[in-house]
Amino acid sequence: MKKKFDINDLKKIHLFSDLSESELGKILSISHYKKFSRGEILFFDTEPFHGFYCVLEGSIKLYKISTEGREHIVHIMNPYNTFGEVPVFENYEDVLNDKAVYPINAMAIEDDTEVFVVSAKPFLSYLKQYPEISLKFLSTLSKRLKLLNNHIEGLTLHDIKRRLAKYIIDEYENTSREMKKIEKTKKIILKKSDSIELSISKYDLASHLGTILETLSRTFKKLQDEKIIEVHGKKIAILDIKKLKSYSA
Amino acid sequence: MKKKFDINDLKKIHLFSDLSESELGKILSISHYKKFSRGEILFFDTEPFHGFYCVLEGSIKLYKISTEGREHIVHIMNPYNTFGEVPVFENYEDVLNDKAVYPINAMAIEDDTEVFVVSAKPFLSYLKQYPEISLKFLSTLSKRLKLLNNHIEGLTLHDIKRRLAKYIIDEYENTSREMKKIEKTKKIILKKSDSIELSISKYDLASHLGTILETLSRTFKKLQDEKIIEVHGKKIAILDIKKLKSYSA
DNA sequence: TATTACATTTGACCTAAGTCAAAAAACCTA
DNA sequence: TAGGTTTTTTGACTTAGGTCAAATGTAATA
Repeated sequence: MKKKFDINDLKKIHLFSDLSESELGKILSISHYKKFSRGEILFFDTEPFHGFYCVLEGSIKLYKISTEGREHIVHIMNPYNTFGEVPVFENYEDVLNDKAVYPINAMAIEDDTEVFVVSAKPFLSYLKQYPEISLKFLSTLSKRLKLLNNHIEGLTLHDIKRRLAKYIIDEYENTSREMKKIEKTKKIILKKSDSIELSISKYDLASHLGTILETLSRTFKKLQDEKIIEVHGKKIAILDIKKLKSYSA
Repeated sequence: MKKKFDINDLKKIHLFSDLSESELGKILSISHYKKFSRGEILFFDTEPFHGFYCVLEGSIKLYKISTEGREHIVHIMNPYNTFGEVPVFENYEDVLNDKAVYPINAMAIEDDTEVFVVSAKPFLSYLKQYPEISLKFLSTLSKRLKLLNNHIEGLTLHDIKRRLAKYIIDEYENTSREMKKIEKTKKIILKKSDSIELSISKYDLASHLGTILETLSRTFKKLQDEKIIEVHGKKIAILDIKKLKSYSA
C-alpha cells in the first residue's frame, strides 16, 4: 500500500521545480521518506538538526509551548511546502559540527502525513555546486518572513474578532484561488460557494490565532450574532462578506 | 562636515564582507547615501519599493501601526545591519515591474542616522552574476526568521515581566559579547559592570515588548520591588542576575 | 442502541494589561 | 536658573480575554 517516493514527488515541490532530472536524482539520493499518524511528533525544538522537510501529504503544525503548557501554532504546513530550512543557513559551521538544533516543535495533525527529509550536510555541499537553487530558498524564506510579519501584526495590533475575520477571509480567498487554478487546467467551471471548510481543528485554530478554545468559540458566536457568518461544525458559511472584510482590513 | 560614503563603509556590512574591491565598487555604483534626523520616516509600508537599506550610523525602528494608532516595533536596526531585503526576493517580477512595496514602516530614532540604499533592480542582475552573495542573504534572512520566531514566542506565551526580563538579559549579554570583542582586538581589559544602558526610549521599548509605556513602567517597578534590578533613567543595574535569568528562561 | 471518547459550548469568575487623566521628573535651551 | 517641552510615573478605573468546571454535542465503536 505504501506510496512509492520518487522523482515525480520532488517535482511538485516549488523549491525544486526548476531542477533537471539528474539534479532531482541527486536530491533524492540524500533524502529519506517518512510517514506519520495524527499527533506524532516529527521533531521537538532543541532536538539535534538533521535536515529540512518537504510535505507530500497531510499537514503539520509548527508550534512553541510555554512552561505552563500553553501552545502557539506559528505555521501550518501543507503539501509541497518545505520547513525546517532555517538551521541550514543560519550557521553552516553548526550544521557541519552537529551543533544545530530545530528551532520549533513539529507535529502531524492528520493521519497518513507523508514527508521527506533532505539531509543537511550533503545538501550544503550540493548547494555550493548549484547556486541557482539558493534564489528559490531566498524567495521561500522571504515569503515566510512576510507571513511572520503579518502574524505579529495581528497578534499585537488586532483583537481576536479581527484575527478570526482575517483568517476566514484568507481561507476563503485561498480556496477561490485554488478553484480558479483547477478551472483553468481542467477547463471546467466550479460552483462558487460562499463558505469555507476549516482544515484544522478548532483547538488548533485557537492556538494559531493566539487564544484558547473557549474564547474562539465565543468569538465565532459574536460573528454569528452579527449575522456575518454561520457556523456548522467545520463549515463556515459567509453571510456578509463585506462586513467580514471590513473587520479583517 | 558630511561624512564621505565609500568602499570602507561597505566593507563593514556583514552582507558584503567577502566581496572583492571591484565587486564592492559595483555595489557602490548602484547605491546612494541618505541621512535622517530623529523621527524622520525612511519609508511607510505600502510605499513603492526601490531598494534595501544598510545602516551606517544611528538606529532605525521597523514598526507596524494599527488603525487605532497603536504602534508595534518589530525590529530595531543598528549600524551594519541591513533591512528591507524581503521584497527583493519575494517576487522578482514585482520588483522589475515596480509593483513591489515596502512591507513595514521605518523611522530613524536617532539624530544623524546614516544609511545607504542599494537599488533593487540593478542589484537583482548583479545577484545573478555573483551567486555566492545569496548565501550571505540566506544566512541574514534565516537569522531574522529565528528572531521573529522568538519574538512571537514571547508575545504569545510570556507575560510582560518575562518579556522585559528577557530583553534586559539579551542586552546584557550583547554588551558583554561586544566588550569581549573589543578586549580581543585592542588587547585591553574592560571593567565589567552589572548594568546596561537602554539604547532606545522607554516608549519604544514598550512598543517593542508589545505593551504600552504605563505598563512597562509598572513592570520595571515590580522587578525593582523584588530587588532584581534598579532603574536610574536609562541605566538598569542588575542586582540579582540569577533571578532575572530564571524569569527570562 | 448503548458506550465511550472527544470536541465544543456555556456560565461564573478572575486577572493582566489597557485607558484616561494628572502629577512628577528629567531634559533642554535661552 | 527659569521656563517650557518631553518623558516617565502614579492613580483610579475598565475590559478583553484567560481559567476552571460543568454541560452539551458529535462521532466512532462495540
